[in-house]
Amino acid sequence: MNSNAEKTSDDIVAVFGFFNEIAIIEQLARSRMERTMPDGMKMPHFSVLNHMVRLDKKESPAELASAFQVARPTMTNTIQRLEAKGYVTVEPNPADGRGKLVLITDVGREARQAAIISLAPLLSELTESLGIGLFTGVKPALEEVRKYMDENR
Amino acid sequence: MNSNAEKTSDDIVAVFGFFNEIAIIEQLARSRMERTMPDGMKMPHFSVLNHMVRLDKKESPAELASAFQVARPTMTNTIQRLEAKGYVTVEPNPADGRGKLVLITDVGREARQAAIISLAPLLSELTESLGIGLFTGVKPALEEVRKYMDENR
DNA sequence: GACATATAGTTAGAGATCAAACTATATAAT
DNA sequence: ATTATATAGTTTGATCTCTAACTATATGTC
Repeated sequence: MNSNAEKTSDDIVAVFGFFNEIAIIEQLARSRMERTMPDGMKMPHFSVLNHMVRLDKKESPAELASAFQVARPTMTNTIQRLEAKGYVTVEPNPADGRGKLVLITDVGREARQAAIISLAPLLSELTESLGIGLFTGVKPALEEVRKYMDENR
Repeated sequence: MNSNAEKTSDDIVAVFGFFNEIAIIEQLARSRMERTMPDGMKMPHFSVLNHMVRLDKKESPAELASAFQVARPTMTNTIQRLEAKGYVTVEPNPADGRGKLVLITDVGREARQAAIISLAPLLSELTESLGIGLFTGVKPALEEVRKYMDENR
């Protein structure tokens, strides 16, 4: 009679379980990686350095905040800490008196490279123990969920 | 010649991409759910209430910290906030002078139920838009990764 | 051109999280 | 029994994160 209601309820439990699993993995992975990387490098810092190396251009704090889906003050904090370590430089945007432009330094590139090297053993161990297929296999599904949630925020 | 080295490097990139996707989904899901739940309920609070309803017994702060893989002071903080809202009671452990026991209250059960009800539309929408198979399909792989990282912490 | 609105970035205040250090009690070793 | 070690929980101090409020500059409207 209420099989539809039961089905919906089961689905909700399943989806919630999915997000729960996601949250636990995120916590374990981040904590492990942050313990591994040298010089107290944190994931947000590493992510931003990584992003700037890949794009290799000056970006505004607003663009960076948008790229990482974090609030503006969060990115202000991240940039200030990166700047304090000499990993980035911040200069005024000549085309917009309100804006700034952030640029990675050579020291920042070195710190990023050192972090990557430090993470390699950990990540290699994971693929060797669990098989790379486990990770590549779920990637499309994760991307689909991420894209949907990103668009329907 | 160095195809092994290249393969390893590719694997590392793939695994890192996997964790990156995980981190973004976690952030989007948590932020969305916390905006949805009433009375400023946060995920850690909801998770603990949920856990206590399912197990339905008194547990020590240490057991709860271990169950959620968080540091002890983190659980101290969570319990104190739940207690301040009247969602749990904390009493000394009669069998161990150092210990305490945490128990959910009726008010806590109601708050948990209200949170579940508030989340239902969001989670239903996800299954209807993306299909339940997307979530159930990746669950085993996620569990395997989680278990491995949990055991090799 | 003057005024209203929007945007860039920061500051202030809050909560979650962690590691390290601390107190109190329990257990083990001798 | 005394002493050493281990465990339960909290406090302290730090970082990351957010929302709300603020300053400064840009843009759009009249």
